[in-house]
Amino acid sequence: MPRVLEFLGQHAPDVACLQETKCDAQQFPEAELAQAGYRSIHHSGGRWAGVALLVRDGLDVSDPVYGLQGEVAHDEARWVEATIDGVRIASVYVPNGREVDSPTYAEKLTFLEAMAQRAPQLDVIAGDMNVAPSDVDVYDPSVFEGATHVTAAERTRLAAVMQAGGLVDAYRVLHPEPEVGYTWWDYRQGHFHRGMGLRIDLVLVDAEKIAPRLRSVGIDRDFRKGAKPSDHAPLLVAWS
DNA sequence: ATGTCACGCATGGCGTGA
Repeated sequence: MPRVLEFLGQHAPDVACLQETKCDAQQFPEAELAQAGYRSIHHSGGRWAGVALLVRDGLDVSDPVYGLQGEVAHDEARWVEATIDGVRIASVYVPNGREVDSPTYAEKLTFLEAMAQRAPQLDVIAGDMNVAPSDVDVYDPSVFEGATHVTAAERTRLAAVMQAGGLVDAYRVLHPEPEVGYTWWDYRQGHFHRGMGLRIDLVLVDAEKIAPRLRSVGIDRDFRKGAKPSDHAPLLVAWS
């Protein structure tokens, strides 16, 4: 929470899409966030996962939906969406998948397929996709041979989400390959300070409604530093 | 080097899920 409040104070976003809130519904710090000027729309699943939309006071919020039609486990709390000032936006935490022969990998592919079914209803899908779209988004592809996050099956399904929804990868609109924009670094082995990251957190935006209005897309690496950082850094997206 | 992190459990370390 100290880092979240620091983030809200520093960047004053209209909307913050959170993943891995890791608390049950009763524990979600609605009051503390309200004190900071943000309304919470959250789907909380207890010890793991959990997603939320934090909306700055004064913006209109309607039609929240908790969970994703077709996902394997609603209780895992990996998807929440709402309409905010006319923009339909989802915060998502795609299952990690662990290993390609594990049940959670199959669950991950199913989740991505369910996202593609839902994508046409969304203007923005933001969150931890747990998929690196391209080898440029991986510090060393040879390390990930045979691993999750980079398989053709995952990348094909992520591309299908964008195709189905008419969405584009906001970071890549303003920062084409081969520019590197990692959003996650393992806590171990000093990966962050050695530049060993992945770009697995994406903001997908409607190609016609939003992409032409993009003003800036960037990653605030400072939030991966300091006291008790997340292992992810926030991706900041602004449009006019 | 699986070298980090946080948490629940019934501790004083181990399993879990990143």
